[in-house]
Amino acid sequence: MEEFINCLSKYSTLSGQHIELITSKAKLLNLKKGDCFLEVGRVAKQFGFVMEGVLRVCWYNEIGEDITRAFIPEYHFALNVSSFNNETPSEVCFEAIANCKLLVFSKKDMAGLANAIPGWNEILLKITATALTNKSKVSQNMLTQDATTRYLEFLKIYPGLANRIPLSALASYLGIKQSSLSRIRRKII
Amino acid sequence: MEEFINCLSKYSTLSGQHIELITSKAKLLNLKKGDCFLEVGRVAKQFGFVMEGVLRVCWYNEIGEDITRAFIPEYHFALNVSSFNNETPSEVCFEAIANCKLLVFSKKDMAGLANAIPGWNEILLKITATALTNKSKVSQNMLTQDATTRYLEFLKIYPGLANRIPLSALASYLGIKQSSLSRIRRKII
DNA sequence: CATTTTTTTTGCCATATGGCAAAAATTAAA
DNA sequence: TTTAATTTTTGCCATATGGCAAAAAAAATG
Repeated sequence: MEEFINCLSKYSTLSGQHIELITSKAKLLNLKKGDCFLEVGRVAKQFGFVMEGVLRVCWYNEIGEDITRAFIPEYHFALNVSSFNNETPSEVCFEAIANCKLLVFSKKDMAGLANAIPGWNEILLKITATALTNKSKVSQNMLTQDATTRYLEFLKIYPGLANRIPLSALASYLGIKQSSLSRIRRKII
Repeated sequence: MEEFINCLSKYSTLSGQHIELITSKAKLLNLKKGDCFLEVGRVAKQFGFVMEGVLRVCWYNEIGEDITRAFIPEYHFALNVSSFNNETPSEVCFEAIANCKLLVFSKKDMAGLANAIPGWNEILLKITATALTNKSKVSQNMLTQDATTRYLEFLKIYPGLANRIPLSALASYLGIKQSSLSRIRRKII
């Protein structure tokens, strides 16, 4: 819980009272490895925050390949922002790669917080804006740099994560074939 | 102006009164080819919307190459969301590729609209959320598909734009060298 | 343990894109 | 126009990554 409050506090100061309110609304959700937090075609009903485990955001491309678009490890938001806010069906799936514990808030909970906490929506906007800028930057790097550099960067940004996820998922996230990633790893060691 | 209201209306219904208010706040900004709407290191002070011309979002990478991260043609928002909302220095530059006319709103204007129009912040959140999801999707495609496919997709998404921008900017946007893009174009014709 | 099943690594060769530099074409300037 | 400056195309060869399939290793199962 503390970690969640920390993440929010980066964007605005929260009073003790507000923190209590937020805490009181949070529910704990357990996911087993392989479970989905959000399925393709569904509208996201919950705002999530990973306390334990890892999710991956994925989908099937035109030729049926399972592609990982993002990993969500501990202390990161698990949220399809456009599906949650615009109530549109999700094009991606949020799948637990390992057993997970999430803090979750329903839409109603979030509406309640928006009413009770002035500036709550601004916090959400700031978080989303930051995510967008970050995504732009990362995707730029992915496009510009070669696969080895992308892999090394991944190791740096998500220390230890590479050992907890299947090679195939990491390869598709990096935009290369699994066999190429395998060769890159060999080259590096 | 109408086009701007249309863009907003996709996310929420606006009353005639609100539309008038929005219209009354908008200022027109002219940029000459080469001018910057936002410079690297500056905090974004204005929310923009392109009425005429094209901007490109760009930066210099570690080895000094000028890289284009995005193009912003007519009827699109010109905004570094994280810089504007979080008041952080921009890492990118918004440069006019051609003479441009923008609608602009200051931070004060935007705050005024947020006070006067219930749900204004939700609109901004929805726009940002949509942009994030869209960016994720596009960047996924950029990573997964080969350069020829990316180029063809660019032509489809931004009809006519390719003829209005320098080849070098388009190549860096697509993540390839200008010479490669030149060869791809030849192959296609 | 022994046996399946799944995941990862390798080999061999094909293809896409890069690097560099010069030529050609286009655009701007005098 | 003619000349100069800028942008785009090409040639030649190097390197990175892909495709496919088999081997090896690791993990799951009985």
